[in-house]
Amino acid sequence: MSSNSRTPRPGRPRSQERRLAVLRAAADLALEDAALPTMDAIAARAGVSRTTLYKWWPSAPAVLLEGLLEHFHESIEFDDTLPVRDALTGQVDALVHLLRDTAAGTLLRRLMAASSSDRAVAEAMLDTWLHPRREHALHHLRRGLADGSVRAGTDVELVADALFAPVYHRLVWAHAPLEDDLAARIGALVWAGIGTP
Amino acid sequence: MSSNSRTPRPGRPRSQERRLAVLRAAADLALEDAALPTMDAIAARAGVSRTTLYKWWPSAPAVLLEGLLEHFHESIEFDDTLPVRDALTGQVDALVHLLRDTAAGTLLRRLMAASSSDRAVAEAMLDTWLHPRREHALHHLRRGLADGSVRAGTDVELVADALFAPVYHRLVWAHAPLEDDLAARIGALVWAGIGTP
Amino acid sequence: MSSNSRTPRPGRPRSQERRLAVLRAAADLALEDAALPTMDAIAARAGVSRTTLYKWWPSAPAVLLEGLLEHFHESIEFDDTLPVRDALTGQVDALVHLLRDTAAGTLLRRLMAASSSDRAVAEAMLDTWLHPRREHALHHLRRGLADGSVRAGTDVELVADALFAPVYHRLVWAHAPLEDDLAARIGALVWAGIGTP
Amino acid sequence: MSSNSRTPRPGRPRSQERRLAVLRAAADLALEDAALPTMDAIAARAGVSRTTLYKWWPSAPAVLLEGLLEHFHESIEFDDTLPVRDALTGQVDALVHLLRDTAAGTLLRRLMAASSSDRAVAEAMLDTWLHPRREHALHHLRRGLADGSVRAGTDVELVADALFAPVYHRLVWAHAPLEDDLAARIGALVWAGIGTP
DNA sequence: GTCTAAACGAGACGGTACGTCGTGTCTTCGG
DNA sequence: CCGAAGACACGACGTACCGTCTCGTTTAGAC
Repeated sequence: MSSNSRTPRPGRPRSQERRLAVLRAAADLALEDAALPTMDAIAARAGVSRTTLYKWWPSAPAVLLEGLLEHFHESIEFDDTLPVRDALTGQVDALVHLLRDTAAGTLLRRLMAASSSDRAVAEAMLDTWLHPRREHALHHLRRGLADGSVRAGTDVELVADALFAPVYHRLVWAHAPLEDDLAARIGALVWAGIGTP
Repeated sequence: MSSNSRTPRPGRPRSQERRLAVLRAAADLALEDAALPTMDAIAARAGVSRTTLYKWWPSAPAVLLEGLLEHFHESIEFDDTLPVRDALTGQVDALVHLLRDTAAGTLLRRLMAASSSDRAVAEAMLDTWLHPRREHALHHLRRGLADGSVRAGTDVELVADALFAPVYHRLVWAHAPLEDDLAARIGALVWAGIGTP
Repeated sequence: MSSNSRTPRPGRPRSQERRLAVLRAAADLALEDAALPTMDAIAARAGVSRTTLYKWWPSAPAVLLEGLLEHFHESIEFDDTLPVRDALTGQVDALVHLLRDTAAGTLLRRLMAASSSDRAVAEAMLDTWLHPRREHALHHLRRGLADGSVRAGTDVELVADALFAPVYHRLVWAHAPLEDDLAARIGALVWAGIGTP
Repeated sequence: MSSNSRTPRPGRPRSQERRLAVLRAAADLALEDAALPTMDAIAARAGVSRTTLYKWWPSAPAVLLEGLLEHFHESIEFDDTLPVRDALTGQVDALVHLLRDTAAGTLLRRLMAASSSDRAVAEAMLDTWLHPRREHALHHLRRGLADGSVRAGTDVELVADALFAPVYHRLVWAHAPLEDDLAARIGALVWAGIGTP
């Protein structure tokens, strides 16, 4: 373990300023315009050559995804002291506010669009965004099964979707707003179905 | 009988053959390739000039959306003789199979992507796709409130989302398949929350 | 000869108002913009349908040419009482002022351009514009040969060109202005070469 | 000798092969068809993308003009040993044959047409075509004034036009052919007006 | 201090699709 | 038969991004 973990390679090292400038430019552009930013636009905004962009990222959505993660890396903490229902509701509530009150909602919607025609982006989004959150919910649901607060035989996979899907649904279709109490109402509905009396 | 419904307007009438050829071409292309067709491609496939396309539709997604409706116009019937739960579950089940077993799923996903950067498409999709289905569900939920099969005070707006959202969620993220019994499981979960004993 | 010379044909007769509106519209447009008017624009300006335009004229330059003749039909009078030199110089002078002081110059230049790719226009321009004026000059030159004011053996064809060509040359190339005394100077130069002492 | 004339600029250098292929394609197309080539056609013939064309030239006539100069760059030599009249007549004669016997005549006529609606082309043609030839003629005329072979007080500007204008006149109107002896006859006519006895 | 290899900038280039304009033709109805 | 209204195919336009390529320049660390 004594070895320097950062293997120094010969040649000029990658510039961190430029990397961050690119990520910030991509995010900014995605918010300003009503469309995915283009590689050209990102390069121009970041003051970086297109060559450099293509060197490090395969596509504009890929840049944007990394930008999203860079800025919204809310760490997911497993707090097992909370009652299961509160832990789950809190998680949904955090998502509602993140999507509604920050830029994450817009960025995420654009990325979901891009993922429909770019398999690499789709998988990256599953790995870095959806799966971690889903695993978190599944963890608490299984905890509930263990401690008896969740009815035995509950279909946890489906419940995980039932908790989050309405939020993404409203983000994508925009047929109804993301209300303040949305998480609480979802929690009440689902808990009525799976909670023990 | 003076009620000649066809008001003859001056000028050469629009060719219905061409219109249908365009809609069919758009749908066909969308299925073959795994991407939204371009205006160029639609025109070439339909044997129609690009000018004509732009005369009648503002964008490629707009053509595709109309083509989709033309080919998948499964009429929504309000069958009030069924028990509320069965009516709702049946509706969800129809959606699951439509999205999974026909091309509608792929097309819909692409159109949802396009709607994220094209307000007109977004509104057209709400009007022609989501709202009719949602209204259908709301109708049955209100019927359940009336006949006592749905618990008084139930948040029907939220329940409508809770029924459909998991299906679209899996369509968009593809983190889990649209199983055969998905509708039944969603129905069971939701009904446990809102059904009267 | 007693018969009515205007043969009345069956059907609705051609509207003279529309014809003149078209010619006027073509000429006006040619002056306003710095380009040949299009069929579309002429039709719109004249309040006439494109169908009607194509019925009576084969192309936009053809309309414009007729419009030009309609508005600038300065009648060419053969005044044989004037000395030959004065008659010729006067003719050139009239051309200089017509091209410089009226819209005819601009229109003519545009039509000459069109004639380079439209044989019909080219021939119409020769017949209605250049040949009449050239014949006029040749008439006076032959008169000069007869009355002895023009040197015997003079190449009248060439002289006719030498008189007019410099004027058109400056119109087309615009490398030098059409001065007030241009006709007089051309006359002096040519007369020094062909006049009898 | 530090005079390294080739200043290496950053970025990929412009491909000379492509540039020449474009110029050659433009000229070839103009000769084959009896019309100005389009950007599309030039690009296709030259095996070059339209983007590249638009990068270097603003319009099709601009390409053609450059192509014309590339292929017909008959160098103008100032031979002051010849008598002034012979020098001028020889210049006109060269023009007559160039316009009549090579493709230059057709091309030039088309370009003159284009120049009537494209200021940039008009100026380029003046700079690269007319002015050099006119200056050449003026040079000899002034030499004639100096050596006494041209009458004192001669209007050299007008004479320069009088020499060339008839040639362009016949090229443009095509009312009479460019005969073999045309230059000689123009020379005789003009010289009768300006020569010293 | 040089050497070296990667990062980086600048810009040319071939593509694909875009949305528009003008042309000329055709189709249908009304005066 | 004249004329209006409008659909339609075609060809060209000029632009926007794309992804790739060829250059030359910069820069940190290794020797």
